Amino acid sequence: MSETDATIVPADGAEPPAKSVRARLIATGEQLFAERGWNGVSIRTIASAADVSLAALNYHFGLKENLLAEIFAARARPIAEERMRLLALVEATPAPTLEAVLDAFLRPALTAGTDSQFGGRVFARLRARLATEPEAFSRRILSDAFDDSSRRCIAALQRVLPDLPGEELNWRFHFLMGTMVYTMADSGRIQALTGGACDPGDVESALRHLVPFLAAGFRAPPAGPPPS
Amino acid sequence: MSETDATIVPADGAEPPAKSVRARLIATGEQLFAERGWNGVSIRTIASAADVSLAALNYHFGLKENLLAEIFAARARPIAEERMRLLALVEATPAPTLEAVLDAFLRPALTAGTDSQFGGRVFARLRARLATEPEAFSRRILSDAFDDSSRRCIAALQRVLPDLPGEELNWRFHFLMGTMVYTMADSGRIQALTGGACDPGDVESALRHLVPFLAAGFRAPPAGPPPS
DNA sequence: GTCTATAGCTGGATAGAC
DNA sequence: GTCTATCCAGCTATAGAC
Repeated sequence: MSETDATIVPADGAEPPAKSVRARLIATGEQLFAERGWNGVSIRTIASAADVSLAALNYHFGLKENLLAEIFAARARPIAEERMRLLALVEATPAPTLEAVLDAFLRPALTAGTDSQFGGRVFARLRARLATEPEAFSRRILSDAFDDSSRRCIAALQRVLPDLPGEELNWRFHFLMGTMVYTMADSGRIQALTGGACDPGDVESALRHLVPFLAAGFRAPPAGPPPS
Repeated sequence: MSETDATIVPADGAEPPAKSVRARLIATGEQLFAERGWNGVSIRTIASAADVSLAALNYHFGLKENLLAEIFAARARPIAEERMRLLALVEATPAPTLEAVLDAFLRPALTAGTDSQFGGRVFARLRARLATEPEAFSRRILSDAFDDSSRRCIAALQRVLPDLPGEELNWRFHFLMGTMVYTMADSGRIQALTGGACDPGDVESALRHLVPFLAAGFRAPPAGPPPS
């Protein structure tokens, strides 16, 4: 799998890196799946955009599902690891703040891809799309990639908010994921409504507004009981 | 178009209502588009599930796009109208509260379909899926349906939060849409993470937790300036 | 309005040469 | 590992009889 790595530095000389076939297919597939969704793009299209024959794609990945799974895992693993690392850092602090926990959870997800050679936010869009697809396949991919770091974050939140009932905390974590996913989806709705004044694609700006908003929500008094 | 109406009361007798072909196609299409997405379901599948010939479907709707557009508009119009009605009611009040405005915006969207003969939340899922698709067609459908009522809500929010800067308000409205859309998507993530303790499909429960959470977020002090 | 039949493509996946 | 060639199922949309 090591030749999948797209970040290999050429040994010497000015020759272009000549990305491997696998790396080209992964980069192109990520782009196209993000733009058009699982069913919106064919492996033929991906192969031809990556300048690879259809048969070669099938040789490397077999089923279409495998291609998506490998694309997803390649990006998701570093995100989940960075999350774990940041959460551990925050919790090693003498007095961890709610804001720091939220930032540690959100930042790796929102900035993923930004510093890569690809367009940035491409993976974020792909992830947002999968998050709203109810099919078992999409759910398993997301679950495998992010359940551990999500549980870790819920535990950290409970620690900085010891008085918040667990059920309330779960709902609020659900709302947190909603703001994160919708920001990653970059659906264009808010730009359209505000004439472009507010751009969820601007990650630093999004985090600067998102963290205080969520922190206030998490600190709100718990909801009352059902009217019954 | 009047025979599209699925709520016609039979004139007399115990005969089953015998829904029109159009009504059957709209109901079935809504269900299948919501479950599988725009590209995940063919008009053949819809026609056969509705017990209608493929040619009949094409006679009534022509392009596949028209079918989705009619399905969407049929549900979206009442939602947008109810929103407008509730917002007007709230604003006619001597001292409108932030909570009341949020409830007026969210309730029609989240409860749509709940009282219908279909599974409820079917339309909500469809809407959530379209909201994360970047294609122009999906965006136009959503924009046509909901831009007016969204703008109306932003104005109402500005009125109950006169000191909040406009840019901050726009970001927070974006976050509000995120929590709404993700709740409508009912992705199963939070159920999986909490062992089913928290269910976004339970609309009353969702609203009871969502409104205080968002209200606290909207009332937070505005975010600081960029670090620059 | 509804049907059967079909045109004309595109889809995922494979065979077999090199 | 990569290619050309191919299978065949499925797709949207239309034609034309009734």
